[in-house]
Amino acid sequence: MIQVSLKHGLLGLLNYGPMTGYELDKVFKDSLNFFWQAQTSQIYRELNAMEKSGWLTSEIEIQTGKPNKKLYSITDAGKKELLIWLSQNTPDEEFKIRSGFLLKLFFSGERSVQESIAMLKAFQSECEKRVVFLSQTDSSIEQYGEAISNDDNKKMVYWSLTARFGKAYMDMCLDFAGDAIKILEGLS
Amino acid sequence: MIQVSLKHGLLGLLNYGPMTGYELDKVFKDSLNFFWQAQTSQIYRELNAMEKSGWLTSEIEIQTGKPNKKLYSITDAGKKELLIWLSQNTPDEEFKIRSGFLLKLFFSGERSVQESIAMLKAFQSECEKRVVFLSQTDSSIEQYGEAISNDDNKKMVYWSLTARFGKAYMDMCLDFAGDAIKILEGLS
DNA sequence: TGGGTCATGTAACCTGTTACATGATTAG
DNA sequence: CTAATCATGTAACAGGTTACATGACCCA
Repeated sequence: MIQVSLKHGLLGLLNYGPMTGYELDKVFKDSLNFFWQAQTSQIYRELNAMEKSGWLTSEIEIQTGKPNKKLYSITDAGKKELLIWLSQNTPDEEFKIRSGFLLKLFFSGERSVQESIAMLKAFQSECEKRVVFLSQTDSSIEQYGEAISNDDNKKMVYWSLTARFGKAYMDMCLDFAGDAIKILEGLS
Repeated sequence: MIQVSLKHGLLGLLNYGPMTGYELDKVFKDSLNFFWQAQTSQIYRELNAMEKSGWLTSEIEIQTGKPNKKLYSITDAGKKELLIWLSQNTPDEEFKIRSGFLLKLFFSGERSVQESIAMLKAFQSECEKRVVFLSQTDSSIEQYGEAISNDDNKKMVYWSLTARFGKAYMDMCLDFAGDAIKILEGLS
């Protein structure tokens, strides 16, 4: 059973073109970070592992004045792996939430109502921050879309869809937090 | 920096009363599974670690005909830890999505539109399954709430809130999937 | 007699997190 | 002169997943 993971995210990005670990880190954090997170160190480690698996090749680009670059390119085996991963529908596995926030909410009977309300308000403002971030992402997708050729518009549809999901999720969270705060304020 | 984790979920459940690993596993899967998942083996491992940390004590209950039970109880140190964890508001950390589904959607430009639609339909039916499951959970919360004393109604509010979140999330996902399918069908 | 429930786990592995390390260039 | 950016990682640890193991009882 193939586990879903960071590797396939990196594979997907490298499928767009060769990149260094450093660039991948930034692109990852700019585009996929909403639904998948990765530490810089983890990216470098996974790239090593993927090269060993034959999914990638690398070449060193010598620079003067700056550290040398290690440019990774996807191989045919890597492309194959990407497509296999894409074709695997495992809805049960790929549909998981892990939320410390909800875990705390569940056990909030153990503390004061005011503390719970405070947590919900912090959650709200975090959501609002993310709405701002997502709208930035969305406009950068559109800018990118205008700059590139027809063929890549196909990709753009899916990028927009993930952005749409993000927006819908944030709206839902904000509604939820608002309702929950009202309910809790009614208690005290 | 204390990491959010399974330990605190187990601590929260044991705060309601002593339980065995086996019982915890079931209660966990019945109540917290929507927003936190745990393997049986992981639960046993964490219980060991928590006992070593002094958060729990255990006593063996000898049974005839069945394997012996190991009954865990939360200690004062464990209760203290639970409250510390609850009081820590770290909205940035505790608000993460990791979704293989969205990761695949993002890279779906690499495959046919039909395959993407198929994935979205699988996602829809998975959502519908979970709606059924959540409504069962919700009614079992209410039954439990009617059976217990006034004081515990405080807990029930929070249990209902997490169930409400689940419902809202599922509705949002179903709406999203419906919209996305329409958009993709418009392409081909 | 075969599958489900009760009840415990171990071992190995994979993935994610945190802390640390280096060193040059450039912009304010 | 100081902070950010460019660019690479390693080591240690924490947490999650998979596969395997045991054995009795109960119900169809």
